Amino acid sequence: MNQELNVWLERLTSLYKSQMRQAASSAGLQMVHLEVMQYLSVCNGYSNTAQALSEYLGQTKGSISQTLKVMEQLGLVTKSNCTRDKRIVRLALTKLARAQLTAVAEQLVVVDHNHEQLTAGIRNLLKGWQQHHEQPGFGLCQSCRYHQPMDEKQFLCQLTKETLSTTGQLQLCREHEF
Amino acid sequence: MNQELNVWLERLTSLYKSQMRQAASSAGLQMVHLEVMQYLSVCNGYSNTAQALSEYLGQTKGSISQTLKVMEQLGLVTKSNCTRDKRIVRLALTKLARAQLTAVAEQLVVVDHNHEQLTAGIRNLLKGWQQHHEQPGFGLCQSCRYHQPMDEKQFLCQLTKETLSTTGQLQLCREHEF
DNA sequence: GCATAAAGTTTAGAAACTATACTAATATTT
DNA sequence: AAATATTAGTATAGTTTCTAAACTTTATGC
Repeated sequence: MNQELNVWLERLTSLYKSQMRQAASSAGLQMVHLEVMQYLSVCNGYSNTAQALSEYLGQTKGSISQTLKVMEQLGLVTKSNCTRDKRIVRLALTKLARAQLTAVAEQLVVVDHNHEQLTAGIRNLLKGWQQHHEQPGFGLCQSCRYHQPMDEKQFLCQLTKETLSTTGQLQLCREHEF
Repeated sequence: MNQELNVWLERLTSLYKSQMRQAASSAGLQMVHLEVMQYLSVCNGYSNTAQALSEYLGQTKGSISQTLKVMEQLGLVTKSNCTRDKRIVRLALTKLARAQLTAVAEQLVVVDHNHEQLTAGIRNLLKGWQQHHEQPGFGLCQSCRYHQPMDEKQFLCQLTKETLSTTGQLQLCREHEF
């Protein structure tokens, strides 16, 4: 990897982590709780599970399971059994969690006048990265190989054969493939 | 902050963290050890201390102190007392640590054909971020307000009033200010 | 000189992470 | 149709890290 890029990536992640840690502690939360909440706030209906969280955060299932147990007790997350597949437990954020999250997001404000270029750059970096490491999904429907447009309001997911609303396009999907 | 940018930043940091965790465990190390090593490999002579590490990683001094104690026992880090200021303990990586680090870096290879633009974008983002949060330094001499060029091989640091070699310009400085 | 700040260490307790073993439901193979 | 393998999730024990608070030592400011 380009060496300077590596340094800045390192600094970016450190700073992000550091800010998150601060935000978490000022809200009386743990880092992981914030990470889980942030993920659940941007993932789609296929991806709101403990297993997906485990893959996204790179931690073991057991660890995630424990974290979720605590978060449920804190009133941040609710669990509900999936009727189609009885192994699966679907996760959802409570109102409290969403409120906490927006409070934290306000602390993370960054002034940057060149959003679009940077966003495109990072998206591209991630694409190469995930392909190189054969990492599972976590992208947006728009860029997915299974995405088939229908009209302005709907599109077809060729993987699940389901018709989805375009409003869900801005959510991360676990099954995403470039 | 731009919402999509936020999502990608989140994903980028998660993926980076996840990869680091994997790399660390495959080398028989802890995450923190890797983070410390990576920092020490890119920081300059003003910034190789426990305090700087604490600020960079956003952890308490005590935690860093403990981590360094372990790393010294593992033969990854050496400590030496600073003669000018007897409170300060200067840190250095051992050959072993550098070898481990390059082994890990090889695992982190990313294919990206647009380095320069992305690098510039991230640098800019960090600039805005650090200024907004009044975070301490951690930038390169080139972009520092205290940087005063002399000739091709040397420059003056107006903060410390020292003449420095340009070869150190690619190292992170704790005192950096835009 | 005296108070204050800065760099580090130490300790105790809380929290998270890993590894392993386990249950239950679904897919796949034979 | 039955056996096997895979996937989702939980539970437990042990290790490690992290924080917070109290403390030393050295340097700086008034």
